[in-house]
Formats: sequence, C-alpha cells, structure tokens
Amino acid sequence: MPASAKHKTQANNRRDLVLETAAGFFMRKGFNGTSIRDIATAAGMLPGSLYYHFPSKEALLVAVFEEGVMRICDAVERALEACPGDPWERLQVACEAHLESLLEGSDFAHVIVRVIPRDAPGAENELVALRNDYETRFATLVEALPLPPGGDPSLLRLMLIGAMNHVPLWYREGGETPSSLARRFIANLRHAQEIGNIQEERT
Amino acid sequence: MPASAKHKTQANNRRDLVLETAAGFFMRKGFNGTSIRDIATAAGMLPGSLYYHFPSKEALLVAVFEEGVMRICDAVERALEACPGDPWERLQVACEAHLESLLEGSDFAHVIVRVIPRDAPGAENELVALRNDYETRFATLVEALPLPPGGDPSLLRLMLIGAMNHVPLWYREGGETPSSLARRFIANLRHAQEIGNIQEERT
DNA sequence: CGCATTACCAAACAATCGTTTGCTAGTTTA
DNA sequence: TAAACTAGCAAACGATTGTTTGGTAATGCG
Repeated sequence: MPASAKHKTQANNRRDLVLETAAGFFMRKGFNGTSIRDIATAAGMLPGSLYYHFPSKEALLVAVFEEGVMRICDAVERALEACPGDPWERLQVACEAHLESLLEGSDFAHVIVRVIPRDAPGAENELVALRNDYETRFATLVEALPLPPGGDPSLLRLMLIGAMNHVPLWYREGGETPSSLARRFIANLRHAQEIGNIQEERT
Repeated sequence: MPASAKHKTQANNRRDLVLETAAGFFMRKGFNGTSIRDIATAAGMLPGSLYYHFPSKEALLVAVFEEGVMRICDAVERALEACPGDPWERLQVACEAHLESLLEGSDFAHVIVRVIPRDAPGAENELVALRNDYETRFATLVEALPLPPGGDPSLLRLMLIGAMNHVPLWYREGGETPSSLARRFIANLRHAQEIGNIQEERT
C-alpha cells in the first residue's frame, strides 16, 4: 500500500469547494443571511448533498472558522518569523498580515470578523474559542511592548483589534494599502506609549 | 377641536412597544436572526398586526435605526453642550456619551453598531445614510483637533469609532465604566498626536 | 471478479418565514 | 346618533428554511 496520504480516498471530493463557497456567502451575507441552498447551488450541488460532508449548517460555519483562523494565524506567524527585532515592529508586521488577510486574503479570514459567534447559538462556544485562540497571539505581542508604567496592554490590544476589524466596513480598494493602514494604526498608538504619561491632565 | 398634538389619535397605540421590542431583538439576535413572530409574540401581538404600523420588516429596522441615531446624537450633543472648551476634551466627552449609549443606554443605539446595513439589502442605502449622519459629527470633532502636520483626521476618527464599536463584543458589566474606557481610549491616542512625529522610524 | 465504501443525486419532510386578507371592537368626528 | 377611522385579531397564503431518507453510479480494496 504505497498510497500517499495526499488525498483522503476519492479524486473528486468537493468538500473543499463547499467550504470555500460557504466562506464567500458567510462573509458577504452573514450566517443567518445565507441558506444551505445558496451554498449548494453556487457549488453546483444539491442542498442535501452538503450533509454528506457536514452534519449541520452550524458545523459548516465552524469548519469555515477553523480554516479562517488557521490561515490568518499562518499569515501572522510567517510575518513574525521574518521580523525578530523590536517589539513594536513585530506588532506592526503582525497587524499588516492581519489587515492583508482581512482585505486581500481569502474569504475565510474575513468570516471570522464578519460573523458574530452568537449568530450560531449551538456553535457559539466553539467559535469564541477559535477566535480567542487567534487573538491570544496578539496579547503576547502587546505584552512584549515596553509600555510606560500604568500602560494597559489588554486595552491597547482591544483598541487595535477593534480598529482593524472595523476596516472592512469602510475600506475601498484602490486607495491606501492594508499594509500602509496597519503602519499608520501602529504609529498612532506607538508614540503615546513610548512617551508615557507626559502629563496627567485634569479636566 | 382642542385636541393637542401630543398623541396621534388613540390612547393605546402599541407602535412604540413594537419598536422597542424590535430594537431588543435586532440587537441581541441580529436582523436575519429575528423573525416578525419573535417581535410580535414578545410584544403580545399577532405577527400580522405589526404590518399596521410598518409596511415591512426592513421598514421596521429603518425605524429602529432612526430612533437609535436620534438617541445617540442627542446624548452626544448634550454632552458637548456642557463642554465648550478644549477640542480634545470635547472629543473625549463625545466618546464617553457614545460608549455609554452603546453599553448602558437603550437597545436602539446598540442596534446601529450590531446590525450591518447590508443585512437588509432593500434598506441598505437608508441605513448607511442614517449611520453617516451620526458619524459626521465625529468627523467635525476630530477635524477641530490641533493635529501635527501629516496627521490624518479621518484615519484617527475611523480608528476611534472602530475601537469603540468593538467594545460591546468584549465588555463585561461590573468592570470598568464606559466613561472610563472612553477616557483611556482618548489618552492612548492623544499624546501621540500632540507630540507629533517625533521621529520617522525606518525599519 | 465481488463487495464495501465514497460521494453524491432526487425528492421530500415538517417547520418557519414575511406578508396579505377579511373582519371587528372601540374610538373620533360630524 | 351615524359615519369614518383606528388598532388591532384571526387565519391563512406561498415561499423558503434546515434537514432526512432512499437510491446509485463510480471507485476502492481483497
């Protein structure tokens, strides 16, 4: 049995096609705005056929989330491997990879910020766990920063992630690149933290 | 006809109740995750009865958006009236009012950031217009800031709004107050802009 | 070859969806 | 008081929803 483990068993397995089609719909229409028939039709299949690959619509969303988290994690880690230096620079390249994945990468990563876990109640815990698995890496990046005393890494991280995940709502292609946006996001936050609390202003 | 224009015609008009109930569902379950029957049942009515007050589900969402925009606009403007001073302080109190409306105010304001206009295709333009109507006020606040040369007011505004609208996804009651969060958001951005580009770091 | 498994199709299922229609008790208006 | 309007109820409409069931070519293995 010299069979390589490359393919599961059969040549034409459309599971990946279903997954990719689902990612596109979930990202554009949301979870509750997408029907099984939407996905099946776009993939050239019948609605019931999807249930051979996935036991439920929610399980399909989980699979899309898993793929999305994997891809964006890979993108960030690959960017970090090429940048072993300054903590601020590491955070910056991570943000560049994050924004590029959201705006120019596959639909998988985009789904993670488009679909709210609560939209799929039966899979909420799983989806939140997957999202946390990814965001944890940003926590370590921010904690590695030389913050001034009193600086709060977790608030800084939440601000940054909030700002980045909001970009798809206003981003227009052809303008500023995702990478450029990420750099300016970091610049807007960096100086304040480097200087530290110059003065504690009282209103 | 001494009738005041206080009430439309009849005493027990449940339009407001329907509106408030709808806001609650749209905020918790999203637009496509909420059915007309959900709202009607919770309001103690029959599904068809809602169509006396609103011609469609999307029109109901528009009405909720309108009320939400009105309320959060009022809250921000009231806060600004009490703070005619420094531009940074004005932005700060506006952010405090914004976050308080989202996290502690009525469900109406929360719906604006929870429901994506694209979820209701037939009302998308109307919803976007309403949202822009509100966010425009933040644009003028940010443009009034004494930014250093090269500072981009619109990117600063988008960062801030993104960070704030992301808060409902991680906020837990009992912890830090919305007002405190807003102040620290501003502080994280303020110093960098006041100092200006201290050094243009090259990677 | 023969048998089991894979990867679907074809068709239907009950439930739920947004919406419409006909009707009516109660209130205003004239 | 008579007519008109308000604010719904009651019941259904066709369409769509996620899912299931039974069957079946094609492929895999022994």
